[in-house]
Amino acid sequence: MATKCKYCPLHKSPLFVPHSDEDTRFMQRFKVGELVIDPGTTMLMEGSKSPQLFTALRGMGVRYKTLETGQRQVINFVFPGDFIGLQAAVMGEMQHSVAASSPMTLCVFDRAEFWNFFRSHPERAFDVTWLAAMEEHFLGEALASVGQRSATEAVAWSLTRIMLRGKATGLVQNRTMPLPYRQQDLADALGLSLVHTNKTLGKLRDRQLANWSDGYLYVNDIEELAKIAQMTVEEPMVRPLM
Amino acid sequence: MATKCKYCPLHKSPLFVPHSDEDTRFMQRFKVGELVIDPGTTMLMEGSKSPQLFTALRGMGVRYKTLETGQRQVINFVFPGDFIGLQAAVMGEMQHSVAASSPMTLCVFDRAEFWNFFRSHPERAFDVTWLAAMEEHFLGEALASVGQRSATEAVAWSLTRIMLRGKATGLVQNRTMPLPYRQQDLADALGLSLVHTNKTLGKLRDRQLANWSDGYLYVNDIEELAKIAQMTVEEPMVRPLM
DNA sequence: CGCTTAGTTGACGTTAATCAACTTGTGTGG
DNA sequence: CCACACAAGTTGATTAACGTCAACTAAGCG
Repeated sequence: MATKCKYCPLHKSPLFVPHSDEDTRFMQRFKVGELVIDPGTTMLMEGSKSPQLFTALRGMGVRYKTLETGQRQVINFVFPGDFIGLQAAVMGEMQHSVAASSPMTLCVFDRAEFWNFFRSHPERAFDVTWLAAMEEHFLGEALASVGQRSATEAVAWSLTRIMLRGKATGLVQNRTMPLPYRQQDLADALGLSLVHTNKTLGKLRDRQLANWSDGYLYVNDIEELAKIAQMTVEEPMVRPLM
Repeated sequence: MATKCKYCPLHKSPLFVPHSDEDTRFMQRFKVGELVIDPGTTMLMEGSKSPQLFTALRGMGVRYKTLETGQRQVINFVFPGDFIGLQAAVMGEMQHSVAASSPMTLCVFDRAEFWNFFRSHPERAFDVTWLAAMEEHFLGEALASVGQRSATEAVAWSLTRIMLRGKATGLVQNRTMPLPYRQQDLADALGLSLVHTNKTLGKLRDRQLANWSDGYLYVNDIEELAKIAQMTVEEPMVRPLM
């Protein structure tokens, strides 16, 4: 039984701009169903012209590109509240794939409605653009990480970002949050080898800065970790929810 | 004397979606002036809440972020037709800086009008979102380059992209186009040291694949260069012009 | 019980960073 | 018009970071 937008669990999170009743009704009309998928399932393929858009309701995933050589670049990590499939909606075709890393629940929207959506609700259209600009911002940060930071800095940067997002999404309890990725995913996100990523994680663990094991990430002092990462800790910006 | 949109030189390029007369009139109304700047001038600063949006009319520039350590990450290269300042317009604040690398002419738009723009012309609002999605796509590619490609591949990738964009913009004559950047800019874009970038460019030159010197890039066989870069050559997608 | 996936560790090799010196071209002020 | 400073590009020598290879452990699953 699909969750009604009215009872959407994400609305409770302070990370998202609150919906008016009218907003909620509108999104409800736009929503065509719910998709529940297992870890490892690909929900959108690079090159596909998916007729569907999603919002991640529960669970986590990865966006990634595959190069001709078979190498994989993880573009970013998908968290609850993320909007998925915008590229297919505006550009006609996905430029990356999206797969689940944990069990996921996704709200499904109909792409065919997207244009109506855009015309009839300019403030929501604006929100979509906001999300695209935010994504662009985030990718710029990631690029700076991969390009300019050392392995230790990059890993610390990643874990800090994840922890901040986790906090904002309400996933953190006792400085611990679920993190259902493989080390290979992080390695592919940072352009590092699996082995080097493993050793770097080990060092952070030894230094008591961050412990990611058995699917959980524990960070004792995020300020300390951020210092290693050469970054400043900022609360994630409040964002629109689709 | 500011160029009238009606006589915009970019309209001739097949890279851009043609404007209807109505589009042209509308953009003309939105345009508040023209900015001419020298190389080295910064037109938008990271963190600024610029009241202005731009479209690059002539000349080239760079978008970049500066890390706490002073390191610089070049996000991408700005070409004629690029829309500049979207982040400030939707998110309130620029997340990167933009500077001119050659003399540049920019169309200036008023940010205060942006919201009206969005409400009254949904198809143009859609175009803006399209551009943001395109930018996201491009940044994903760049991330994959920096993360997964070797120095030689990454440099070859960059030069290939630039050449393709140059062709589409009509900047190429005799397999040669102006490229007013410093090697340091390319190094900062690819996360490589200046010295290594220089040596890599030297190797490509020795192998007769690409010769970038004295502000001009010459590529004899772009397919060959693309092969080194482990990429497939595609014509750049036709894009909206703001 | 054997197979597979994820994580871990040590030894070794290679790429790319760093350091340093030098060239070339350009603009500036005496 | 020369001397000088300054920016950009080039090159060789050395070093450090990271990748690759390989072997092994532990957990889950049919």
